[in-house]
Amino acid sequence: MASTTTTEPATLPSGAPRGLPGKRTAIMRAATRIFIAAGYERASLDTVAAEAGVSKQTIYNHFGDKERLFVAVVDEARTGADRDTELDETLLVDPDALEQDLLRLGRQFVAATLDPEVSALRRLIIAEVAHHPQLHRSCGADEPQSGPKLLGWLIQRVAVLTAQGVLSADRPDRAAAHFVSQLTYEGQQRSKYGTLPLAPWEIDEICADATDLFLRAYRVPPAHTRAKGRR
Amino acid sequence: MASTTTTEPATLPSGAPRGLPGKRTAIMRAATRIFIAAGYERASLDTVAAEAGVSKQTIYNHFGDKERLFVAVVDEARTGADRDTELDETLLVDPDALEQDLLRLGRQFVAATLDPEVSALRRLIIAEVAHHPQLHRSCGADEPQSGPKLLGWLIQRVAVLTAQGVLSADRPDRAAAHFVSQLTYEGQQRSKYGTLPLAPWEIDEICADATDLFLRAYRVPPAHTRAKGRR
Amino acid sequence: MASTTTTEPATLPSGAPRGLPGKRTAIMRAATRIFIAAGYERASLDTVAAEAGVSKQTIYNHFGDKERLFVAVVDEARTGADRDTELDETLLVDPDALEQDLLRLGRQFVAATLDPEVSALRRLIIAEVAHHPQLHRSCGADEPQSGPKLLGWLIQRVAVLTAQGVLSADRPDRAAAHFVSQLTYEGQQRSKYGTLPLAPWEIDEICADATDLFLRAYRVPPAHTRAKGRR
Amino acid sequence: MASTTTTEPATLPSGAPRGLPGKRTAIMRAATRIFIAAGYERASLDTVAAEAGVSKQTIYNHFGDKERLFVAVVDEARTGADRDTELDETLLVDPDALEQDLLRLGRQFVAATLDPEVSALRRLIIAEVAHHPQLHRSCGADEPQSGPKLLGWLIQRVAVLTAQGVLSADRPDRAAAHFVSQLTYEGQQRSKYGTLPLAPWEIDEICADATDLFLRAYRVPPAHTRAKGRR
DNA sequence: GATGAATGAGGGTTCATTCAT
DNA sequence: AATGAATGAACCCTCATTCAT
Repeated sequence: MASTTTTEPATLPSGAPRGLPGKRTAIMRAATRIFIAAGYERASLDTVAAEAGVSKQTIYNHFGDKERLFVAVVDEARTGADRDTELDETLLVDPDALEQDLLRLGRQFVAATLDPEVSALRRLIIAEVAHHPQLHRSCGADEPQSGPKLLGWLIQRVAVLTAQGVLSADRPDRAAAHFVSQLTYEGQQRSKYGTLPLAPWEIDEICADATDLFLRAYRVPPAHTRAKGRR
Repeated sequence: MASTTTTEPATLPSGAPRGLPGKRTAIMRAATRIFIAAGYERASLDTVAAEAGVSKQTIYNHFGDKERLFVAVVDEARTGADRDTELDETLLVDPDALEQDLLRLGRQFVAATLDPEVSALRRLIIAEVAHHPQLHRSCGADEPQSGPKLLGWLIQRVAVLTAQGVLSADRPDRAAAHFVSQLTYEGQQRSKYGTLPLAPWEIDEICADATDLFLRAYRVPPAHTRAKGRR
Repeated sequence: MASTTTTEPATLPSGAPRGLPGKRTAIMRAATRIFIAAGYERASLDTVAAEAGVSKQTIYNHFGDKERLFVAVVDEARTGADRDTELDETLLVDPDALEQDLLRLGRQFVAATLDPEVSALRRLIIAEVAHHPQLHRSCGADEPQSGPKLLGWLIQRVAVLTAQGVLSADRPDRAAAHFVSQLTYEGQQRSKYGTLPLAPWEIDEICADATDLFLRAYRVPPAHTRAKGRR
Repeated sequence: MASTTTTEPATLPSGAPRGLPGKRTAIMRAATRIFIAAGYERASLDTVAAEAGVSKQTIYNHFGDKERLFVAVVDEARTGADRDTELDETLLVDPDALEQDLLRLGRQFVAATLDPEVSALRRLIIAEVAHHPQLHRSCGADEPQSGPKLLGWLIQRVAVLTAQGVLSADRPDRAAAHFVSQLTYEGQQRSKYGTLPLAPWEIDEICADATDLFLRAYRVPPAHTRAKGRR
């Protein structure tokens, strides 16, 4: 990643695996930007080559054809996004701050999920999944930002809170999914799949709504009934 | 609509649709099929013209250009879908069949929403909304199948059941939306936005899950059994 | 010409020759404007029809095809231009004002010849004469503005001045042509065939140059001052 | 230039023009011929490609678009024409052969200027100058055949003859231009801008006329009146 | 005579892909 | 491995022209 746009990597470390790895990275970067901006069909490999500063044939040497380049781009974006997902480990640890923490978690999640680039990538995948079967693995539950990392952490927190008697989620995975899906769905619908920016108050509304649903469904009623729990 | 695809209207009955309307309808049908099958960019107006049995220029006479034809197709599909949505008025009337009715309603809804054509149309809209601003009105909350008609009816039922003391939805619109969004989201994710068929058991699982969430959040616990909890 | 753009010539005088002569005129006007602005090939009959406020087929009914419409336009423009040429009969009558009158005549002529519309028409004819043989009669010596009317008058004046002993043009037709051709040629070259406007000083220069040439060649030197030369 | 149109450069000598230059030249040649024959709009790049023996896209790789190809063709034709202009240095050196030399020079000049290809190119430039501003530099005084080369030489000869007392051109540039413009104008008008061939007697007439005008205006009266001169 | 709808041909331009170096 | 040049197919769109009313 250091010298991705270098046109003349004259003296690269002899340990480099093959050829010019910088070129490959440059192509990936350019392709990602252009596929996201234009869509699969509208994206032109001429443009990608120009933006990457390489010859068009170099793209073919590295990736074979447009479709494989596209799949590579999507795969990398997906794994990269999950890798880059940052967890706020301070949330959902204090039972008394449950509602506030859910709201804050929701806001972080919605913001990440509506990031223009992330949204564009999601639309791109949805657009092309029917035409490129290899995209199936990148489409759906494991998609960026709601990826295994964050979801896994959330499931675990729900389980802990349930064990603590604060929540009553007999199936923490489903409870966590309910929260996330409510946030995601509303965010996508309201922002037209990320093409319209949402005002802060709209994001707050979405989060409040999802939190309300989640707490209605899973919070152990406080005060005198706590001891009995729902189950 | 009777004989729209007639290629040879040589001796047509005087009552038959002639000239304009017939051709226009034929073009819309062909365009719908091809846009849905191929996507916006991959769809060729030559193909549309051939399939509609008209000259390419006729398409331009009627719609101006490819983009406007596309928007017309999407608009028609959207309004048509909502118009054709059938309501099962027998559901959600009997408080004792609440769970069963939610499951049945869910199954109908998921089936409608995962219909291949409906799904393809949804993917198409998501794919192109960023490139054709006119699609914004067809994208999102009012989309086919979760259109105003069904959702409005559901909201009203939730309100009635709340008034009857069966549910406790102080905001029936949100409660209804929660049910629908859970069904939709899970259906989309699991079927990869409608590109993978779901087995009946998967649909059942989705419906059971959404129903469980809804009832957890909104069912008024039977008074004397509160202490025992559900299930 | 009164009501050429009338779309509804409801009550036209019963003496009108055929049909709707207003339509024909409207078509001619629109076609003239568009052919001149765009050139023959770039001009579209759709545009002409729209601008004339008639159906495209009406153009075909009146003129047969694009080429005949074009020829009609050019013919009309040519004869119209010659008809509209205005002569300044006060010029070239006073032998003592010979130089001044030539300058003034030149300025009038150059201005007329460089009129944007006239220039565009000339370019149009030159452009198309090789492709439409019927244009030969509109191309060349008889072209607008240097048309028979003005040239004939000039020839006659030169003859009279020669008879008066002021000029020595044994062939008045050639002498007149020399003056006109010098003005025309320089005007065309400098203005790039009428596509660049000429500054007044440039026009003056052209006229002074042509007048100088003409007088050098044709003025009878005042008898007793011959030895001194001009100027 | 030897083997520019070679379609199969399979085993060409190592010194032969390969790849780029050959194709480019072939395209230019074909384009020149077709633009001249058909005009800008009527010329089809398909035809050019076919005639040049290259793919259509190759034209785009080399020239970008039709307009730039056109401008390149015109530029090349213009510079090429001036480069190829041949001067007859034996003319206008002998004061006693002045009239004969002017007639001969005129004939050469008129013949060159009415060459079908040169004329067609001129019409093409005039036709398109309003639509392609880049043509301005190729339109007008510097146009082919009356280009700087010949005109410069003529001016110099007129200056020399004036110094010799044979002519009285205080402004040799203007005197030369007068001769040339008279020839050009008459040639263009009579031949309908080169679309009608002129009979030899017509060319002679034009030359005699221009020579007569030039000598009337600029010859120092011979014999006993020479000393007095016009100036 | 006038219209609106329809046609078939064709044009410029762009694309993904390959060949020769 | 990398390049520049070249390809052939396709696409959107426009045009002059005709048919049916």
